[in-house]
Amino acid sequence: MPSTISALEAHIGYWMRLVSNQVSTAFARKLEGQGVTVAEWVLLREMYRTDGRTAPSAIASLTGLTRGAVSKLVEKLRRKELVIREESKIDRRYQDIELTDLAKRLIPKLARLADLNDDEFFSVLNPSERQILQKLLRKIADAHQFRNPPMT
Amino acid sequence: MPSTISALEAHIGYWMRLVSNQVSTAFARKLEGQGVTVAEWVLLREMYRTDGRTAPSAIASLTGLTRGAVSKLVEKLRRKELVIREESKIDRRYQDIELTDLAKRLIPKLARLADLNDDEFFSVLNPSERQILQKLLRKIADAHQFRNPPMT
DNA sequence: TGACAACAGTTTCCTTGGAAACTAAATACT
DNA sequence: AGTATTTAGTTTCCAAGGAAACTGTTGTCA
Repeated sequence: MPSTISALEAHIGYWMRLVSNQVSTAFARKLEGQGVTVAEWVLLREMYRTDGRTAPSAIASLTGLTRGAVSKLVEKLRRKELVIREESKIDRRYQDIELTDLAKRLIPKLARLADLNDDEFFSVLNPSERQILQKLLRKIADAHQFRNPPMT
Repeated sequence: MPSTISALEAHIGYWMRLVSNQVSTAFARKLEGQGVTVAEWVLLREMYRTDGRTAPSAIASLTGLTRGAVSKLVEKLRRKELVIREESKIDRRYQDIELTDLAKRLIPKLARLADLNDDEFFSVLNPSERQILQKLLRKIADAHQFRNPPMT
């Protein structure tokens, strides 16, 4: 019976997903308190990083989300007054999405929650273990050429 | 100004989700070839492990899915002729979900795909690295008392 | 210039799974 | 025994995001 199939717990992928999901859902809960979803945070952070105007299509390729998903997320952020949309003057197919001042004040707070969340879960490892873990994960990501995080 | 928020790549959680998502979606693609989704596989595997009849509520608590989700998944498996439902004789609130012979033949194949998938991603690490990685992940899971994988 | 290809963003449709209301059955309590 | 509570499973509603069709704009090339 179960001897013919290997135990679930033998798979590294199992442990990875277990931990990853818990970390993500805990973070989602923290963001919820600020009225923001994880996907929205990803957009905000990416826009903050590129520092200013960003086209939705650029966000899509940076995050791995589809253009359709980005379109909906931008609309939600707009309704929350975290971004403004502007049609590009140069090429009217494009939009410039710009962070509002509200967003610029909010993002550092959210970033602190991200730091806090990471700490909360990984501080059970000592610094050298943390470093090893990160190094191993990066090695896997590099070897397989993972580019952008599929957000789902 | 991005100096005020820490780099995304500094978070272990980021790398974890990146790797975890890729592993999961690659696995989903492999299962797709067999006409099964990841969630369905999780149910099948759990039922195989408990070897025989399993009540939906038991599956729910083993997998971390809600009873509603399990109800829908069981119905899909039934339509694929992988399980049969029977009302329990003892307590008519319960159901006995039983694997069909078709399922019993399929599950080892799916298990091989799971092995294959794990190998595909983690074979870039040497055996001792793999062991370390797994140990670190388990340490985190233990420390936080993760029980069942939230499946989403 | 005029037709057509390429591209950005939007919208529609579909699937997934959680939350919570709902049904039916069993149990507890008086 | 009879009502209230608990429990198993189902159903409905909702949000999220991918796929793909659709609109509008720009670029290409004959």
